[in-house]
Amino acid sequence: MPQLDLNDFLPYRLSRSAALISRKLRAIYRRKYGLTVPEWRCLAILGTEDNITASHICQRTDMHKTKVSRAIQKLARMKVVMRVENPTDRRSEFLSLTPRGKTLFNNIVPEMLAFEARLANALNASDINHILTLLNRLDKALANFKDG
Amino acid sequence: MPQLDLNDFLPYRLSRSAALISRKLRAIYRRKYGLTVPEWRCLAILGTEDNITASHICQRTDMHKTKVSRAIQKLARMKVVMRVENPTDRRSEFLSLTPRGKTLFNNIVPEMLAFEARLANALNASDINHILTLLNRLDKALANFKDG
DNA sequence: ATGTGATAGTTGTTTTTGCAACTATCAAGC
DNA sequence: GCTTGATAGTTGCAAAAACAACTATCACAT
Repeated sequence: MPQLDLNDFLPYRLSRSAALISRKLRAIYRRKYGLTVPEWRCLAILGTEDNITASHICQRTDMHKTKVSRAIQKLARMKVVMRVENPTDRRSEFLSLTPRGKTLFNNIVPEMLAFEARLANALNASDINHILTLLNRLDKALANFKDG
Repeated sequence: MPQLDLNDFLPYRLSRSAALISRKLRAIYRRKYGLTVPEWRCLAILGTEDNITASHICQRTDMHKTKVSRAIQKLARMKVVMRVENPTDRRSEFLSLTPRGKTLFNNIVPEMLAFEARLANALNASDINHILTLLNRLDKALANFKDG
């Protein structure tokens, strides 16, 4: 008889931990800045990489293009993101943060880093890097799986 | 100037990997058995623990009670889960799998284990256990965080 | 130039989710 | 017994997600 213990089942444990940590964090950018997760992610990418396309954000964040599309729409309405025509491919636009967007980004980042610092404090110092390394390996392994 | 690289930011990486692995798996129990993630989780718990309450499933899976409630409702409609009155507390019911539910469970488990085996194969043998250990530590650390 | 297939992004629709409010029951003190 | 506060589970509603279908543009072969 095959055995399955959900607590030792990686997909479950991973999504459980991810949901847990995400719940804690979400409160920060949601209540204080009115951002959803996809919006914060776009902001985070645009805060470090400038003049990129929406599809580039998709690649970097692994979010579906509809999610990114609507996130950017809202950020644009908030005057946080600006779009500039891409002359070499008029299907896409180059995205970047407005000054207001940069301010927003610079306000949020320290809070995120503070959270991470608390986390690093609560764990063994090297655990976080360790998890990141293993997640990297996991992602690479999964990339080779044929899609369901 | 504070720096934030999303790729080294644990909450992001965690949810990215979780989404990735979950997408791969979901296809199995969704397309073949018509189950959602919460439904599969309830099934998985009930496959190993019998005569438990919904709130017990909440504790074990960290899912919100509304999620569990609706999942159990559907599983009951599918004649996969049966409810038995709890004489000592009539607010709750004892849940267990029907024979049909047990069959379903026994069909899905090998597929989940096969998936895990492929994963174990793609990674270093001990990586999975390693991740599980670290996630445990992470969950414990997060449990002490005040909610946002 | 033109047709074909791919790609960038958007929109519409249906499912899920999350949250708050609700019912019913319980437990404990008075 | 009756109040009060907590707990188990459900429901309604609004926000968010998934999925498919769509427009517009591009790249490239004919």
